[in-house]
Amino acid sequence: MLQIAVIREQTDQVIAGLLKKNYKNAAAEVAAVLDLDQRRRAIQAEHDEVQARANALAREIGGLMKSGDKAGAETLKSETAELKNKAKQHQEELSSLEESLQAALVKLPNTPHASVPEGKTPEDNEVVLEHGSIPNLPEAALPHWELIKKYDIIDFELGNKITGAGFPVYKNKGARLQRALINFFLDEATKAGYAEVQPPILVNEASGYGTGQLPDKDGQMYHATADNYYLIPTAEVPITNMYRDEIIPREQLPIKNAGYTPCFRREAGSWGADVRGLNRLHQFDKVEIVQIQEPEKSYEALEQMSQHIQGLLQKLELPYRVLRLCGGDMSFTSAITYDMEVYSAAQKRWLEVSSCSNFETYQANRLKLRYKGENGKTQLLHTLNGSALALPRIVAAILENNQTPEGINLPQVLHSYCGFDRI
RNA sequence: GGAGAGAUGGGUGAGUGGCUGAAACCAGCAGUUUGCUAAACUGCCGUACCUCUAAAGGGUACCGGGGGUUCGAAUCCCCCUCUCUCCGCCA
Repeated sequence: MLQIAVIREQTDQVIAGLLKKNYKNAAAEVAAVLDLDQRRRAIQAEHDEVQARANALAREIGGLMKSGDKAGAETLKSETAELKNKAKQHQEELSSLEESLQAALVKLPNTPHASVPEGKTPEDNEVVLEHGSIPNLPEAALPHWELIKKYDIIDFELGNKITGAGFPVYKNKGARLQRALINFFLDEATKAGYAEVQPPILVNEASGYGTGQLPDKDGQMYHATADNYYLIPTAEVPITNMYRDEIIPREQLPIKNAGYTPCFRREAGSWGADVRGLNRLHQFDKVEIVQIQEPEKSYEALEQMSQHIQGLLQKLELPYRVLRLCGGDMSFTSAITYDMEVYSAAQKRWLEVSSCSNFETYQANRLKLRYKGENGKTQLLHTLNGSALALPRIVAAILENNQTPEGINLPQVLHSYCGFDRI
C-alpha cells in the first residue's frame, strides 16, 4: 500500500507513477484519496479536542467526588452529555471515512522505479541480457510433454484421476529430479547467505493481506473456507509475513531467507493452448529467496538476488535471458521486476522461471515492517523476493534441451544430487 | 471434539473503576566513577495520528480484536480470535 504521506507530499510523482503502470483514472483516484484524507484529518482534529475536554471534565469530577462535593460533580456531569454526543458522531464519521480511505488506498498499485521502461504489454519489456546459446535440436526433437511419457517420469493422467488438471504426479527419475533440484537450489541459497526456513503453506487472511494477495487477488488462491486459510501461491507470503508487525534492529539487516514450498495457483481464466505440459500448473514446487533491507541498500540487494538466480541458471547450463518488465506488465505490488526466462528448445519459446522484485515500502507499509534508522526514527523497510527457482519450467527446458537418442543428459551439477546422470 | 486457564511495553511481570501510557526487574542507550574488566550510581528507554517547533513541548488513541456500562475502564459486562494445560483422537 502506498503511504498516505507520500501521496500527500508527492502527488504529481505518484500520479505519474500510476500512469506508467498503466493504471486508469490515476489522477481522479488520487484526488479522491486526498479528499478523504483531508476530511478524515479535519474530523480527527475536532474529535481530539472534544476528547481532551471530556478527559479534563472526568478528572475534575473525580476530584470533586473525592472531596465530597456531590453537587459540583453533578453540575459538571451535565456538560458531558453533549460532548459524548459529539464524540459519538465523530467516531461514526471517522470510521466511515477511514473505511473508504482504506478501500481507496488498497486499490492503488505500487509506483514503478525510475528505471522501469514505459509500456503496456509483455512486448514492451526490455531485454537486459541474453546468456548462452540456443540449442539446435533435430527435427524429430520432442516437446517435454512427449518426453515425460516416453521416459515415464511425470504422469498427468494419474494426477487428473486423483485431483484434477494441473496436478501432475512425478514418478521414478522424475520424482528424483524434483528432489535433486530442490536440494540444489536450497544448498546454493545457503551458500549465498540465506537462512533456510520451512514455513506453513496455509496462511491466514492477515498474511494474504500483508503481501498484497488480498483483497484484490483472492480468486487466484485456493481458499480453505472451513478455517479461512489460503493455500500459498508462493513462499513469499509466509516468509515475508514472518516479519509482519516487527521493528527490526538495524544490526540484523539485511534479513535473508530462503524456503522451499509447494505453490498453489488457481490460474482462473488463464487456461489455454500454450499451457500444455509443465508450462502452467495448479501446484508446483519452488524455492524462494526473500530479503528485507534498508531503503538505501535495497537496489543493491536486488542486483545481488538477480546475480544469484542467474548463477543457478548458468550452473544448470540453460540458455536464459533477463527482462526488465515494463510498467504495464509488472505485478500490482512491485516497484521493479526482473523476469528470468529459459529457452525451451523443442517448444521454441522462452519460459519464465523466476521473477525477482523490489517492493520498496509497498508491502512493508501493509505489514508494518519497520526498523530504526540512523537518525533513530522508525521507518518502513524494503522487501524483495525472487524465485530461485520455480521447478516445472526448469524441468521442461532441461528435458527438451538435453534430449538425445540415448536419453536425456542432465547437467553436471545435478549428477550427484540425482544419483544418475541421464534419464 | 470435551473441560479449564489465560492474552499488559523488546523480555519477565505487577496492576480489579480516577494524574496508570501503565510499577518493578532484565535487556538496550547516554553519562558518572574506574589503571583495565567488572561492579555501583544517574538519566533516557512503546507505537500511531494531529499540533507546534530551530529544538523542546502539547493533544488524542492504543494493555489480543470488536461492542457495551460509566462523568471516567487495562481494570466491570457481552461477542469474537488466538494461546496454554488436562482428557480424547492421531502422523
